[in-house]
Order: sequence, then structure tokens, then C-alpha cells
Amino acid sequence: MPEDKPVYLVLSALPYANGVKHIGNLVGSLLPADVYARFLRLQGADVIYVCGTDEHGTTIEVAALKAGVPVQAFADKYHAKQKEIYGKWGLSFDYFGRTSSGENHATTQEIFKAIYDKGYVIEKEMQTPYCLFDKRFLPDRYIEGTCPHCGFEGARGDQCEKCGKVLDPIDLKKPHCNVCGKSEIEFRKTKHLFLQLQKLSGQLKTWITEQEQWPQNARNFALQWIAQGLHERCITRDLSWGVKVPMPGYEDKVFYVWFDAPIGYVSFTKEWARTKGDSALWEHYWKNRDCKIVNVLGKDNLAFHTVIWPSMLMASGYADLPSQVKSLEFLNLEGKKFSTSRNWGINSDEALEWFPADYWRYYLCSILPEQGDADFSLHELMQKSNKDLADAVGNLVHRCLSFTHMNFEGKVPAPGELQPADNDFWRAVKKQVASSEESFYAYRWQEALREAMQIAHESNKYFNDGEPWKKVKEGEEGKRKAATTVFMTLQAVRSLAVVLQPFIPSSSQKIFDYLKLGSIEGSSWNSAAEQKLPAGHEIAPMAEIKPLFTKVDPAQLAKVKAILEARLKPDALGKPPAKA
RNA sequence: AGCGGGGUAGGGUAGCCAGGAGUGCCCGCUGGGCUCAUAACCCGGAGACCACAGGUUCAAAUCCUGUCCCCGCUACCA
Repeated sequence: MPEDKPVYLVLSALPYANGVKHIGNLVGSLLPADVYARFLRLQGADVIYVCGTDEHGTTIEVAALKAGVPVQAFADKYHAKQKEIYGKWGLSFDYFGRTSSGENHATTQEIFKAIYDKGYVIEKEMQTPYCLFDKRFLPDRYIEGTCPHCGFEGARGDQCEKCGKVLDPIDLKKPHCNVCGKSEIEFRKTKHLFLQLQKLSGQLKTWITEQEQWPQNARNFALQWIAQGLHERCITRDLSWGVKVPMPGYEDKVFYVWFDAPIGYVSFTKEWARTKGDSALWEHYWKNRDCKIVNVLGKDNLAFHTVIWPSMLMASGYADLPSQVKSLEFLNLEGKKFSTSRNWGINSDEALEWFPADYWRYYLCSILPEQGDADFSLHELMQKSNKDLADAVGNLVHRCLSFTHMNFEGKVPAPGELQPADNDFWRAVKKQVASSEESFYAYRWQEALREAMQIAHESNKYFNDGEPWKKVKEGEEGKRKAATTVFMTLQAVRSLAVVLQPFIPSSSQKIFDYLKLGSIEGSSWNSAAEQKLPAGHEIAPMAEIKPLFTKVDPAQLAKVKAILEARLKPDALGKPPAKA
């Protein structure tokens, strides 16, 4: 690794392997992390983008049980499926692992031992509901009964949805198991290990206060949490599916899923390093103060990434703490919350059956929920795809390349003498390249996209004003002017492809193909500010140049809308429960 | 209840942290130009008391205080 490059480790929150994720999950971490990683690669940074599936926990164990398959097979299936879908979305992971891997088990145990040795773990007994029929302990969510406060019969062990009161499972009247439905429940005393977060609150507070580069909401949230007083948190569970606890007396227990999940970030980096033939390479990212570790996550994950995970790293001293936390808000669908139980949402696989990945990527990035929750609307997806992608970008490319074929034999024409208008235009392009870059580094990615798109509008205007189709008929002098306009516009088209690459990678590659420039992966962001196409350079034959984007047809949109609405079902309370 | 975020033209959204004529973007509406191009492109117009009420200031969408709505989070759900 060259020493002079900036070093980045981009991490997106790990998707849970209990099914296929909806597009809200994508927009909350996977997609923006990918966009940023791609940008950094264009910047020439030493960057890896690491992610993977989170595969432990009761939810998966129960889901597998209900599906009638072994847990391992269940996890295998959804890991593979998610990986495949993300590939189709163009997510450019350098490594996509799974928390059930041997490496993650080993690293989790190693980190646990370090935390234990430093005295941050204590053992306590607790009363846990046990289902005699299923022969399993039930986490609070899997025990239901009648709420002692309001009498609601479907209250869960952790909270009553009707009156909102926080409950203890032992207080529930007429409790029954949510897995088998039977009421053969007894409370058993079991020993568990607890992480003493409160011992770290001083250190955490100091550290978070120093993280001035974090977004305001992440810092406030974390500091507020600490101010309210951290308490110890149980890190073990009575399950068999998960990472074994390396302690005598804990043979039948595993770590609680939130404990081993973030450790996946580290283990996946180790696994990646091994594929590179240098198993120590992970330390280049995790034990290197010059490396910026960037966590991209939905706001629901803030607590874990700003307090709990950093405290695990602090307590263990195992690796460096994250340097940036980019948190995204939520995505609503047509004004309503995404909800698995109400069947309201768009899954990441079906989305791609309806429209190409770049359409989704573009639209989702254009409404990226950075400030507040964003509303996804199919109608707007169509409008954005049609107006921005097809009309502004696609048509620009097409009109300019066709013109090159019709008037300059498919070769980049040599420009004549540059006029003020030409210089102004190029200055505008360079300005947009620079401001898009600035927005990226300021973690304003929606704005970065807008700035990049501006090049398309500038180019259309410039091409229009130059009227090359008229000039070309006005003798030698006119032809030279037309040549200049086309030359400059072609340069801008190349620049546009580069700056849009983080957002719509496959379309950008298509533009490069049309320009016969090979792979866009190897080009640099800075080259977008330069005129890289030499006069005389041949572009792809006209027959190969198809419109970049076909327009979304309202009839097709109506069909998709009908599919979504048909399966929407109201839930018992008339409001959707918490997200999936 | 506590905490966080939001309320900007018919709809959507940016601007707010680092105050300076309501500035911008997309759709929709509307007048015109162009005809290279995917009926695409370009220019112009109409349309907002920037939630409400106070305050600070020469100047407030932007800062402060209060009020009213909307949404989210609150750790043994991931």
C-alpha cells in the first residue's frame, strides 16, 4: 500500500439475514455507503468497503423454525440471496461476509476475553421465561399476554403496544409463547453476563465530545443517552445458535446477537485481508490512526454505533474507534411507513424487476434522507427517471454523439479558437466538479448528486446556445465553431460520466463505452475537470449508441402501484408496528 | 413524559450550523425559441405573508423565546 494515500474503511450497517430487505434498508446504509466508497475510489484513496449479513439471534432461529429448516440452512439461504441482490444493485463491496463465520466467532471470543480481563463484565442471575413445549427460553418479544395496565390481550413481553407502557414479562397476565402459542411457560433463573457500560461513560463522553466531525444529531443523541445514565447490559442468551461463550458454566449459552454483530466489521476486514494474501493487513484499517473508519447507518442504529460498539472497542482496546458516523433518517413509501407486517414496502429484489438499478439508485440518492425522513413516491421515481436521467443526461449524450457521427465521422473534432462562451462553459463544468467533491467530503451526498447533475444542464444549454446544427451549414468558419462546441460538449459528457459514477455506475460505464474509453473504474475524479478526449479520438459506431435510459411509462407505473396497493393490509391497531 | 427531527409556491425538496432583497432545484401550469436529439433541449411568465406569535439586529426562512401541528427514538427487537 502506498503511504501517501488517505486511508478509509467504509462500513455500512449489517443487514439482518432474516429475509430479503426492502429498499428502506438499502437507502439507510448500504446504498449511501456504496456511493461514498465509489467516490473515494475515484479520489484515489486507499479505501475498502466492507459489509455482510448479521445472522444470529432469536429472530432468525424462530424464523427458521417456522420455515421448517435448520438455522444454518436458513442463514445460508438469505446470505446468498442478499449477496446476489446487492450485486445487482451495483453495491461494490470489497468484502461481504457473515457473522456466523469462524473468524467472527473467534474474534468475538477474543474481544470478549479482553473485555472480561479488564473487568468490564459481571455475572448476574435473572428470571427468564421458558417455554416447556418448545424447550427454549423466550426473549421478551416472544412472550405475549394480557397487559397488566390496560388489559390489552396482545401485549408483548417488552412493551404493550396499546398503552405504550414498558413491561417486564413476569408481569404479564395469562402469558403464552409466541412461537408455539401454548401457555406452558415457567420462569427460570439463569446466569448471564453483563457489560458494565456505566464504567465507561466518562471515557465515552470525552471521546464523543471530541468527535466534532459527527453530524449534530448523532452527537446529541449519544451524549443525551450517556447523560441519562448508562447501565449494564446483558450480553448473553440462552440459545444454541450464535457465538459460544468461552466461560465455564456457559456451555448452553451464546452471545447476544448485538454483541457479535458489530464485531463482524472487524472479522470481515480480517477475512478480506486473508483473501489479499496478507492476514495482517486488517490492522492497516483498524489499528492505524490515519485511517478514517466511516460507519453509515440508519438512525435506528445510532445507539449501537455511537455508544455500545465504541464502548466495546474501548473496553477491549482491540482496535480503533470509528471516526465518522453518517446516519440516515427513514424512508416512507407514499406517505406511509415501511412495514413488513402490513406488507407495505418494496423489496430490493422485486424493485429490480420493475426498473433498472440505476433508476432506483438515482432516485433514492436524490431524496436521500439526510435531513429528515424522506417520502418515496412511485410517481416521483418516474418523473425523476424521465426528466433527469432520460431527458437531461440520456438525451444530452445521445444528441451530442449522434451529431458527432453525422458531422464529424464519429471522431472527436479538433476545436477551433476558444471564444469566451466556450471558456465560461468549461469553467462552469470545473466548478460543478469541485462543488460536488466538496459536498461529498461534507457528507452531503444528496447535494453532491445535484451538483454533479448540473453539468448535464450546463451542457445542454451550452450545446443549444452554440447551435452547431446551424453553424455546420455556414462554411468553414461555421464548421470550426461547431467543432468547438461538439469538442467541448463531448469533454463535458465524459466529465459527467465520472462524477455520476458513484451514483449510477453502470450508466456511467455505458457512456464510457460509447466514448470508447474502456473501464471507468480506473479513471480519477480529478480527470473530470480536464479535457481528456483528444481530437481525432474515435467513438463507438452509431449502431451501438442506444438511448441510455428508456422512459418509464405511466401504464407500467400504474401496474406497479396496483401490485403494492393490492397487498396492503391494515393491522389490528390501525397503525403499523415498528419496522422490520 | 423525555429527547431528536420536521412544518418553505398546487405537490416535492434545498437553503438554516457560519443572518443580507424569498435565492435555487424537480414536477405541474403557462408564453416563446430551436429542430442536433429519447415529442427531447433552451429562454421567459404566473404562483409562497418561508407553521404561528414575539424578540435580537441596519438586516431573519436563517439567531433567541414561546405556541400549535406532523414524525421518529427511548437500550433485555434486530
